[in-house]
Amino acid sequence: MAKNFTSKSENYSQWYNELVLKADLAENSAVRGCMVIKPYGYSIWEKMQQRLDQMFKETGHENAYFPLFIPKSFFSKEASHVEGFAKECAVVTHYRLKNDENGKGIIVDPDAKLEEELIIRPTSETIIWDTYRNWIQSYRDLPLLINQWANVVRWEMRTRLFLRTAEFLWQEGHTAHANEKEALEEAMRMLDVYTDFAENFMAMPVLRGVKSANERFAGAIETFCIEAMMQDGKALQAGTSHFLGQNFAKAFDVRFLNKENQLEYVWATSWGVSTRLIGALIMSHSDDNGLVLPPKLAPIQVVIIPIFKNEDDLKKISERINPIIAQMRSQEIRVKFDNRDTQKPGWKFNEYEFKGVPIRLAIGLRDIENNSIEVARRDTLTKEQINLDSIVEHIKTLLTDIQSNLFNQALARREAMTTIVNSYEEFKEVLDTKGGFVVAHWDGTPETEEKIKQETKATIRCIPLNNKLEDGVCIYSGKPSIQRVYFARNY
RNA sequence: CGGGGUAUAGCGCAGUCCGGCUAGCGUACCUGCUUUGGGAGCAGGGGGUCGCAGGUUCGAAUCCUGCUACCCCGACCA
Repeated sequence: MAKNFTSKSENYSQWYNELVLKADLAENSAVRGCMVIKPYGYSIWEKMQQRLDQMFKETGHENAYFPLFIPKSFFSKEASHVEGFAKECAVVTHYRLKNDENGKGIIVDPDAKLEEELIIRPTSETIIWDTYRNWIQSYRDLPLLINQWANVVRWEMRTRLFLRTAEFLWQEGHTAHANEKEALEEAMRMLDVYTDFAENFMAMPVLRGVKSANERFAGAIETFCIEAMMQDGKALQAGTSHFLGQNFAKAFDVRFLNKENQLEYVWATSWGVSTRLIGALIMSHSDDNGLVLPPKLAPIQVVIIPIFKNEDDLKKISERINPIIAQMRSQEIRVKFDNRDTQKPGWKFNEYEFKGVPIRLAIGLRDIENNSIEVARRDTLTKEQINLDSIVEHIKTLLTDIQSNLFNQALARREAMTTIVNSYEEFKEVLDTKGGFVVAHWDGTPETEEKIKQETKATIRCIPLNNKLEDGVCIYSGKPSIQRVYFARNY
């Protein structure tokens, strides 16, 4: 049985070579911590995009696009926002190159200095809110429900493939509302969308909760999140939905006339998920044989590998399997018939296992004689012979089974990695020996959280929504506490 | 930015301490034959500014100086 996958796995480098490449644009390239997403990896992202986009539309949102460059002055308008992002921004200062007079190649033309520097967006709140000022005048313009698919750049001090790259792809929703209640409802609605997506599409169980003040988004009143547990015991923030209050409306002077003919600032939310989800997917389900994809997300759900010695064999197999493929396609099963004669069957078996294809079928002349086909599951690595006449029905059931099995396995793993503790000693010991979520009483102060972070590297991942209230004492300060919160070390 | 490590073929590495013939291995790639139900075997072949720039030397992948990039650990973070 394959071992669980962690970033320390021996196959890690093979892995990401298959899905993605680190940017290697030139020798001495200063492109740091970026990624080239290869076709197969990108097809996984496309599947995510399609499903999310559909969910956004179903909840009344529209797509739009805003500029990559943000004037520096925009950033300084919301104080805590600039503080949160200032340290990780890429800045454009010039707009032209020229040949060096000393013949040393191309240099930046010092005469082409921009009057105002441009920031490559780390997130688009500022430029979007600057635009919204012109779009919103009346309560009739609200709510404004907009999403953008884009790339953003955050010049992190340290990058990590998929989980924290310098440039990443994401969607960011930015909405404006007439009152606090509607904005809060929107933030919660999108948290629900993310939860639904993570659990029912990616088969990845998540904790839904609210962030502590220390972990809150720069400029938000409240940050809601979905938090996932990876196989190696570290938590991963998989998506966030922010209630921004009137902070950005005030900073960018976005006001509307209400029904009573009074000027009011609008209420805002923003929410996003990124290519980090590809990392989350890998680290949730995969094993040392490679990726394991949940059927709903898999670009290829079923791969059929013919076993043949010559063209004649392949022809016979194709004739028998083609109607079955057509039948599967008509039922919207994504199936690939890999009839290449350039790779051997064993090679293909490994290839598709590596790529995480949920179901693999193998068929040769022997099977045709027996009117059967070999069915192999990626999640359990088991094989069985199935009658060819009932194969399509079998596959349909199996895809559903695999989807729920992956979720249940991940849920069981998370539960096994969740520990309730009552003392700081126990807290530290669990973190060091077992990892995972550590559920403990906390006095509710940022100071205590900060101390715990410094001493143990663990932070509060979230305070679950509708958390059970329970009197207790803070494991660190001994002060009274009203509830337990989820701590973990995280990516 | 601090601490540690690495840089040699597409990928993974040996060789560096102790300088010496044409720079090697695995894998991948190309050709041929045999193979094909879990990454085939044999034979032949192509592919290298040894990270960059200087220096020492009859001679440098190897020694010296400077630089750059990457990886791991911290600070930062979706």
